[in-house]
Amino acid sequence: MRLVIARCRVDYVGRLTAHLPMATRLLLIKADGSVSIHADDRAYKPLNWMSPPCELVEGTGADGVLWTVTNRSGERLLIGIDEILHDSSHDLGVEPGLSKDGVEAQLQSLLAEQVHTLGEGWSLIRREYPTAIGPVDLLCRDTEGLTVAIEVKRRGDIDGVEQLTRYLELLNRDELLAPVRGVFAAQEIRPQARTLAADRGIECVVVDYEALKGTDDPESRLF
Amino acid sequence: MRLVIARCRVDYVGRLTAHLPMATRLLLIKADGSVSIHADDRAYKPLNWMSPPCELVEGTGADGVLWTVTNRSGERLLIGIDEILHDSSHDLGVEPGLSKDGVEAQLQSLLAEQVHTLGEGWSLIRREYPTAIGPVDLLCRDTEGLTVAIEVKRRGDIDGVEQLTRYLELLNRDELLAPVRGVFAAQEIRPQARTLAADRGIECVVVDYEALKGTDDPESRLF
DNA sequence: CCGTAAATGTCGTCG
DNA sequence: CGACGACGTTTACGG
Repeated sequence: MRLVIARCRVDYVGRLTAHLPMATRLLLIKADGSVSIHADDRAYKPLNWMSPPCELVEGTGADGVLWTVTNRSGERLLIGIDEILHDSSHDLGVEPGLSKDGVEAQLQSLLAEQVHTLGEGWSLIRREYPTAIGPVDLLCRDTEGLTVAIEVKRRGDIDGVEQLTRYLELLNRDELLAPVRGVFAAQEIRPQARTLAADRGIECVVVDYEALKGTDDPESRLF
Repeated sequence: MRLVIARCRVDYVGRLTAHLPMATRLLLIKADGSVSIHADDRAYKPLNWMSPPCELVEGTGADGVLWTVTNRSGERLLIGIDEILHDSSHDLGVEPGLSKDGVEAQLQSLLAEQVHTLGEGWSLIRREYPTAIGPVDLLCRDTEGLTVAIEVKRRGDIDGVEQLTRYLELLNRDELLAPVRGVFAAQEIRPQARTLAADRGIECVVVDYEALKGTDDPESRLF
């Protein structure tokens, strides 16, 4: 990883064109080949960047030092350097990697194992049930043999209700499945999503991730 | 802006929980208060971060140096530091700011000027036709005097079809306009969006940005 | 490699 | 402050 603090101006020509006038910025060059140009704000997002795979060529033009970064799509990042104030390289070694907990995939997995928390006596038909417009998170059968489509979200927003609505529309055309009703399951459901769901006849269920995880815990299973 | 290269381990507790075992990484502390932890890959995205507004407290715990970053939502980023390999601060001064030249606004403008590329003999009623739920990109009249609502996107995704569907629902309630049909125009239309559009009776048109621009080009207008 | 959905999305703008 | 849409979205995952 190379860290450069430099007075520079930048032009990006690619999916859009963008320009940065001369100023002092951080140029971050990573081992994966990516280049990003940071100001002292905007959280972690750079002003400009080039994602890997790409190539950085340090050249000298009429106006002085010019770095040219290109990728295979022909996008270009041109960095004209006026003055370098700092330049250091560092070997970071191997990154062991990030472990995450609490994402939608886990929630879906836990609910698949414990569909009874959504409805008494329900059984799982399958996870990621395929349709023409994408997979339904969970497809279940209730005690009366009726089909239930379940959309799982970490945070239940209006988009999720729309998504489930589309699935229901399609599934209800399948004579073998119809009538199919919908359940919107999330750790938190926004009021607007709840309203829309009610309007569409979709049931909302707030799920307790910690409780599901607790029940799923191997320790607990012993009892 | 402060740049620290350090052997560290990190825990994030917030919208999810995440953990990074001990390794060497870049800690980037910006003047806006943000903290981000970068490995030597993943383009510009950090492994972990805290967006401003937040507060960084450098403390010493039982296990050595511990940096605690918190925000107002109670999210926490805990950075345990084993060894600092580099630590430098830099005054970047004022950032003049980025200027962008967008594509999708121009696409709409070009199509407004050249609605005939969407349908033979069509005429523009108006751009940004207002409705209760937002403006329709383009409203046109075809050769038979029927109304056409057009949604313009750079990339045609399923969301755009949903958006147009909502407009059509509203516009068709207006007796003076109804019946209104829909056209989904984009440089690229995703298969899923295409399927949904077909299902909704919405026509898809792939537009050639370069060709439109070429036709619009002042040089070309001379002839 | 393409297509799709998730994301600690982030970042504007507009009520 | 919250919603709504755009983003050079990026990123991970599955066929």
